[in-house]
Amino acid sequence: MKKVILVDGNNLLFRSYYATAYRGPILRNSKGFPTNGLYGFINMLNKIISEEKPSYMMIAFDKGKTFRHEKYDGYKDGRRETPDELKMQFPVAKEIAKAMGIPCFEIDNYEADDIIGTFAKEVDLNDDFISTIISSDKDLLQLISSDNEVKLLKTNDYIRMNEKTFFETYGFTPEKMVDLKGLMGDSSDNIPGVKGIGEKTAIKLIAEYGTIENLYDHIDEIKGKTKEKLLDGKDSAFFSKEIATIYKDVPIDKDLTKIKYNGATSRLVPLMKEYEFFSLLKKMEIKEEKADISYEIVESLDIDIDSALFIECKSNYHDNEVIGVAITNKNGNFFIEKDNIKNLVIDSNVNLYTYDLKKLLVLFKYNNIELNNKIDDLNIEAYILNYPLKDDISYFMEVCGYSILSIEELLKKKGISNEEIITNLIEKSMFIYDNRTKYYEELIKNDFLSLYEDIDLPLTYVLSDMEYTGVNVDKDYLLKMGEEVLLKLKEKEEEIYSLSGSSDFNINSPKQLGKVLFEDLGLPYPKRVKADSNYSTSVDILNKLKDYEIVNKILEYRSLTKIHSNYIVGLIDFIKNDGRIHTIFNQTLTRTGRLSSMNPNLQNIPVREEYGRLIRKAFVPNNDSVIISSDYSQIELRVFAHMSNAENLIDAFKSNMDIHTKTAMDIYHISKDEVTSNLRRNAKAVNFGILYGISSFGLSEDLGMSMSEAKRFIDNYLDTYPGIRDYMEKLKKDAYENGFVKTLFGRVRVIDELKSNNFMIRSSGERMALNTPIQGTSADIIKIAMINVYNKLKDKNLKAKIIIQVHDELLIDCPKNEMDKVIEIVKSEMENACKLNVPLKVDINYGVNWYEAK
DNA sequence: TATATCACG
DNA sequence: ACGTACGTGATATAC
Repeated sequence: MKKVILVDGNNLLFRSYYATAYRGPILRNSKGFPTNGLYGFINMLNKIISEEKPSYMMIAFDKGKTFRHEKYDGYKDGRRETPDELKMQFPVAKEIAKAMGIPCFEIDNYEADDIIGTFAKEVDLNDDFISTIISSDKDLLQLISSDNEVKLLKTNDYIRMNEKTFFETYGFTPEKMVDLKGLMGDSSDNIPGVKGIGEKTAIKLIAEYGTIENLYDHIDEIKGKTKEKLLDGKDSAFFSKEIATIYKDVPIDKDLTKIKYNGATSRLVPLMKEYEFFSLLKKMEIKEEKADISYEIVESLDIDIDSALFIECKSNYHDNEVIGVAITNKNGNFFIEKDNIKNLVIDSNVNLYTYDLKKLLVLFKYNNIELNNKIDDLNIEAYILNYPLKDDISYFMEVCGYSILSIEELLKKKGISNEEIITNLIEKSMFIYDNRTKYYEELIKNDFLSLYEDIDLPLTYVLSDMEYTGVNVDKDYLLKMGEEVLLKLKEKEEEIYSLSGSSDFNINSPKQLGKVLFEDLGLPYPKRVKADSNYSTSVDILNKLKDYEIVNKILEYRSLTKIHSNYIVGLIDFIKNDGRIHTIFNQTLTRTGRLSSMNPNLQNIPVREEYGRLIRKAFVPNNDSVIISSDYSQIELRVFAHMSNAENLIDAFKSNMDIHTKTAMDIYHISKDEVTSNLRRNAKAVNFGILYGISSFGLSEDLGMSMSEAKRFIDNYLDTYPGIRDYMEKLKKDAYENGFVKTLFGRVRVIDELKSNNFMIRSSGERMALNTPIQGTSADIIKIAMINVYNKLKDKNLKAKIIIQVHDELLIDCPKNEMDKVIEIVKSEMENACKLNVPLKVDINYGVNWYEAK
């Protein structure tokens, strides 16, 4: 028996297009050609091929108006006009399908349905063949027979419908689908059906009478309203049945033996490249003839000309499992293995180029190699230039039109040879060498040079030192606290099970917990219930139900599990043999210019809740040293005051009072003594709101007031600080015009969301536009401060080390005998990192651990 | 692999 | 009228 796959090409492309189009800006290649539909389309075809392993296959497309509908001009009036951006993708979809080796069919005046119907009929007539029809359109279910099944696509999976499963679902045979449609109609296809007859009644009638013809022959057996409706809609019923019926005699060459699937043709590679589906191409394993890459494995190397260096290691680079270093220069390609990298002799006058300099520097430190060259980092250049970046160099190379595996993917493949690994590294160093000045020139052209040379590049050296140094952690303390947490956890667990009256559910499962709370125990859900969605059991929901004992216990349980899994077990796992934790700061990830920290994340160690805060006692200094914590006071609001140039707000800061108290005094026109904690809280909330791109809804949620109250409150704030309103309007206007926003130091964030047709997405874009200059400028400032602190400590030969950065705070591991000098340096360098219209203020504390440095 | 939750600024 | 605060990372469970 031969199996043939019949694909509804129109359906595939349509659903791929709309799956992403409503979210916002659609995917395009670098020439601006829309490719969002094509992406899903190709993905689906790949999936079909890998799941069905077809030897016969075809794909059908619509062409023009369908013959069977020609009597009915209103057909499809109910549908939206196909957007141009989707229309453009059809010819390409056909071209790609053909290049994938799948025969394509389209015939003037027929729809894809009809072509598939014609082939399905041929399958029925031919004893050697069976078929699987692929579409998400239920219309095609009428083609199900003993030889034809339908794979009905759902959002994330599919249902296979054959004669048996169809009957189980509908209670009648598949060819009666058209009778059903004749009665109930189909709004999406503009099939009218019989007015007043819905799905339920229609299914019942068809199950009983079989066809529309038979139904009207026995119309007298039917009583009441239904009979009236049927008689009124008789013409429409027959007409609807006719237009719902798929035509099965399209004049095409329907010889099944001719639609053999032979696999992808060589035409596919250039096509996929043209539309920039690099990741798909990689998955498709098309044998791509690569030019032979020659390189020399060397045991030592003198580098005395400009070169690209690319180092690679397995897993987390703090494990120092170096694979080797690939080097490319005008003499050729060289590879030096792990044990020999100490034999690299690098002339300090030559320019070096790499991708991810921080990794190179850290790994060289672990191997006792010091570099004093001018080194350019294509990763940082690309980040500043707003290229899309992910993971590592391989993604960026794909963006630039190369097809290459990441080291992770490469090592995952089994039976990979050493030679393949080396070739992979060499390809990367060749890429870096070939493009060594390209992005630097782009930096110059776009006015980013100072950002690169004065901030981000020097910062990489600071970060590499912080990571390499690591932070000393008291493992025994964590272990002891872990035991205590487990005991408390056990207690809470028992209390919760006892209060809930059952113990066969998992408290960590939001789904199970939601059911127990809001169904079994019948707690009132304090929010309108969204249909088809689970109950949320998040803190803001649970906080509204604090009258219930069990809810409090759950909140305590939650915070304890978090502490245990994230901060006890999680942190212990990252303590290396030197007793220290070496995080990785990602410098090229956030959209605003902030750093992020991972493996582990040291920027979200608990502080707000007292018990969680005890985790900070585990972060301890070296012997005879202290932890110094130095944090900017209200840096974002100060930056905002500067950028908006709102005089009253600037004065508020110059008054050197607590800013939220001062704000309360200003907006309520009251004296300091009259500011209650509640009024201060309100002022604080609106201050924060401003930073986030305020909305009356957000503020009302935060302060538990109505939206209109919140709106009045915001207006009042904006009247109190004149200049802010204009600043924000101007900022938004410029953002819409330019498509991006800038920080004070020229860092750019492109905001595509502003181009969205979707209100929600566009509003979100506006908030990003308002927030990014503030968050980004603050991030730039602390980066400058870090560089200056680092250099000053080095110049003065001090042993103190910056070890952690938490957005507005620096942690320093400082020998006790250096404390006075270090505090003076840190405070002064942070406060003078740049000159604003408001003073920058820094608070400094120290102690025997991070907890005490408060 | 995606979602819900929660830790931080 | 839409349904919302900005920026991250890690974990456990559900899919």
